Amino acid sequence: MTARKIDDEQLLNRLTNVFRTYGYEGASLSRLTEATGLKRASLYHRFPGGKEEMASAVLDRADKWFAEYVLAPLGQAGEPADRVREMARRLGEFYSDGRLSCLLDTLSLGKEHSGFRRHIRQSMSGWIEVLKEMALEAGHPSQEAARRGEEAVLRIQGALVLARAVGDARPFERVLADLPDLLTGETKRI
Amino acid sequence: MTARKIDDEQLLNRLTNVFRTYGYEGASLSRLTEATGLKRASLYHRFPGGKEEMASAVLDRADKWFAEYVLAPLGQAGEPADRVREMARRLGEFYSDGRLSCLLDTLSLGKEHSGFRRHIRQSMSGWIEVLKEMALEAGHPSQEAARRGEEAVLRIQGALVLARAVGDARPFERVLADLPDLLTGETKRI
DNA sequence: GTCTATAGCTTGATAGAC
DNA sequence: GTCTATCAAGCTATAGAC
Repeated sequence: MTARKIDDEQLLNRLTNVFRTYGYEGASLSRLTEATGLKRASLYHRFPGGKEEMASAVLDRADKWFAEYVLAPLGQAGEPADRVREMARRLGEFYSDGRLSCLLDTLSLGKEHSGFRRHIRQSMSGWIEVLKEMALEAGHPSQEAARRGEEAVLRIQGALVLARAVGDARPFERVLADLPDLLTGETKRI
Repeated sequence: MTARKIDDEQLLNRLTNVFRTYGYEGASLSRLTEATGLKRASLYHRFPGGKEEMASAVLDRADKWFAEYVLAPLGQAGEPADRVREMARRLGEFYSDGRLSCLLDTLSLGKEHSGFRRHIRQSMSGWIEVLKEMALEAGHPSQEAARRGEEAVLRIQGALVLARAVGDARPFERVLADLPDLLTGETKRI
């Protein structure tokens, strides 16, 4: 037994960056080995299921981090708008202020890697659901709360696509700044 | 000289579908030959520059179609809101009611195929600009018009990502329905 | 203009030494 | 646990027949 060159956390971080930058097909073993510093065979030792298992692990990890860090403020004490503001701040971190793409976006390309298509679907639906709960708590009727939750995720994803395609992260920052009003504000004003 | 098995228009259509479904790296020559019915060598005869030239041609074609068909109603006669409504209808066609992704999104993955990164950037900026002009014409001050144009593209892209990831195209339809109000409406209500 | 055949490289994955 | 070496299959691209 040789000592680990890199711990699970850092390893998953590096893998995540490759998958969210290149998508599933673009995340070649070469790029993954280069990003992690581990040779092919070592990666297969840590992930016997190969690339698909790496992608799944990366998704799991992102889900966990998202729930336990990014969305966590929503369930804490304080004014709804303040909680959303803190979530928005953490969203900014998570996406490196718009410089990084979303795994749920980049891994959803292609017709099927059936393994994690369901995973992606559930993660994004769950995300929308959590934001809907926030809007509900802020006093919006069910249907309106659902619309707002969906709208929030939609705008975040759209802003990330814009940031990637145009290379301008300002729309993403604007979207984050508007989140408190979108989810908890009284009017439909945006 | 043998007769063409497929004309340029249909050929580009088929290629487009592959690129917008799989992205650049995922659009393998195998998939491209299967989708077009042309063998590798024949594709290289039509596009001597190979895959990169195919992607460029596909982008050019999409730009042209977008300007001459989808966005065309904006420059015609009639009420601004009506013109936007017609554009929205054609956007629905263009994206097959949310079932197809946007080339500007799927081809922007990865760190650089420097060839068309600039192209993508310009296409999306141009699109935003055209929508801004519409908002200007509808009476909005410059800065507000710019925000609305950007917001419109952002929401369309976000809705397409949602449609792909969750498999639900209803948000996309809602976004299209809201476009007239977003671009030409008097209030900021959404 | 399309085809078959092939070149040479890269891919995802495995065997076995240390 | 990591490594080198290797595999078959895939990839992009080209040569040359018809």
